[in-house]
Amino acid sequence: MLNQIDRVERDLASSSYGLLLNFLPLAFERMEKGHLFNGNCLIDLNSNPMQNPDESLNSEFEDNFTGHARGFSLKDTEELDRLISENKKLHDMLATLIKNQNDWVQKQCNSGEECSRKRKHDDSNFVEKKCCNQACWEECWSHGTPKGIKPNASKKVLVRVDPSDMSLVVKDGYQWRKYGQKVTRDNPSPRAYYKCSFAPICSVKKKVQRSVEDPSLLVVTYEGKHYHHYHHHSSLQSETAGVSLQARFPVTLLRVLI
DNA sequence: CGAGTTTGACCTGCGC
DNA sequence: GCGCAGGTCAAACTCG
Repeated sequence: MLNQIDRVERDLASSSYGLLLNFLPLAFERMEKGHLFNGNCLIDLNSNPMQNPDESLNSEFEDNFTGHARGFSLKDTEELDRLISENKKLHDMLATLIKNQNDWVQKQCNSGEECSRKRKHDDSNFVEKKCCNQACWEECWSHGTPKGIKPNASKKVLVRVDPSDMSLVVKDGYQWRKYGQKVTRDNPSPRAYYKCSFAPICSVKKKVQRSVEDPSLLVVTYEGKHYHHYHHHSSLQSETAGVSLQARFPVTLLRVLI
């Protein structure tokens, strides 16, 4: 399944028209809402604000596309037709992808596979969580913290960035103040330490470090939970277990390990 | 001038 | 107690 997602992502990336990327979040928001939670989930941070999140995927998709098309002055109408066709094709791929995933999730649930939580490595605060369906997800994380797990548990997020971009900045919707940077033993890339700008009222911290295995990935570890809203207005706002994501990335997909 | 970043010093926990 | 590594502090610096 992740291979399929990667393929769609690759196809989108290879598209010469960045505006097409605006539609992927519509599908990924569905995933975030539970359609695709089975351990790893993908969240896109590229999108524009969700206007009508309750509408069907199809209508959202088309409305957004035509909306962008109106503001996008293409002289060549054939090119626009080609874009629409390409867009439709990608939409169909995503629809199939979501359907397959739902089928798979249903199959896993029917087979009696338990939703699971487990600790990872020796870090007692780090939590890797798996939910088999949307109901489980919402039940477990309804208050921003999974039941039975410490409120200050860490949430680890992988952010895909341009490998040539050496900055350790992750725009996740909140405003952060960097208070330190350190080179750790197991990673030649420095680790940056951030506090929420609302500190000391909000004690959320995050650490950002480039992945050793894949330099195009930033490993972001959030600690604590925000007790306030975003610092920036509007935009797609998704609260995932205290890890808040806002759709303002250039071209980035996230894998959230919760 | 204020807010944010940099960076060396300092603190703390842990293993030996 | 000592050394190491991760985390934090805070003065200096940068930038808009």
